[in-house]
Amino acid sequence: MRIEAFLNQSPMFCIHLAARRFETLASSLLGGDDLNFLQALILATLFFEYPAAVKPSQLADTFATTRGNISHCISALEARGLLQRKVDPADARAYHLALKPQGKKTAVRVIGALDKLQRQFEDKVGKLHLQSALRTLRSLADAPEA
Amino acid sequence: MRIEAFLNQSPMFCIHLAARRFETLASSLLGGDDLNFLQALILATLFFEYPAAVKPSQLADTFATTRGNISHCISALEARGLLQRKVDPADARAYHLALKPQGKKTAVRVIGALDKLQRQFEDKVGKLHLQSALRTLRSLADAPEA
DNA sequence: ATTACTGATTGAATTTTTCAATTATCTCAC
DNA sequence: GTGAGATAATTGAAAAATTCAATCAGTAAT
Repeated sequence: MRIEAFLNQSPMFCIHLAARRFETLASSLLGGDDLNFLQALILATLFFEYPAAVKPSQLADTFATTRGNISHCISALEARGLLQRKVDPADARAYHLALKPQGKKTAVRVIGALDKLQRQFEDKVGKLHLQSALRTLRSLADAPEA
Repeated sequence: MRIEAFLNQSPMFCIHLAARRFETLASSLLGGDDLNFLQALILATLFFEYPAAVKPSQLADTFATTRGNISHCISALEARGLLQRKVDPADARAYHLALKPQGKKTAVRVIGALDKLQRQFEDKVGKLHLQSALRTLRSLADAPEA
């Protein structure tokens, strides 16, 4: 067997490669707002969940990363005036995150960019194929203990 | 729409998340040999392509990364005695990479680990679903200009 | 033989992420 | 209500991976 055959059927490699390629794509989509992907996801989450309260720990869970990492991203976004930390009235250790007006505008751009990319992908491989592939990925990713 | 609905159909997010989760998985699979994923792929490539000559530039192309990055990885592998750089007799600027015995053993372990992971995934979502998802990913990743 | 180009390396810099330690707060059993 | 232990989040240092620009050596072509 040649390496190509091996790589093409290796889930780890295919996903790694796709993630790498899409990261480049993401930078060019989000680059105008100087956001990394995690920051973009945070903004989008706050936008969609509004007016529900979102806390840093939820974000860490949703995006499978550490609280430290989330904390850094939030600080960066807050420093740029895109969002605000507000102490949770029900638990003074926790924060509620809220988009500021400029952050809302940025979130809209982020969501638009992600939507556009999705449509491009649908055009390329077909909506059903794309959906099916994502479902498969999710069921693999959601149960990482196997 | 809530954020979950949005994320679940966003190719960028699903792939990002899957890649993150699998990276953790990869570390535990390859951690025993203290290899990062790129280094593991390099070893596997040299194993499969043997006795054909493999050059750093080919690896950079195959794995969608820079030559500098490949160079660092190769240096690390060479320092550990897993492979060897040999000057290309046909072009003294280029190198041919060759596994050393210890590197061959490691490559076998790497390939075994990737195979095992693939079978686990197949068991979880079904071989056909997995293959179909990977095909879709590949066609998205292979034509990044869209 | 000069010029332009190519393969690869190098080391610094950047970026992202993790990790351990810390702070502050909450909960609950007593 | 007090003290022990758990929890939310932050912090800053450290680690890991990658990029980038500069460089070196060799090739190719005119």
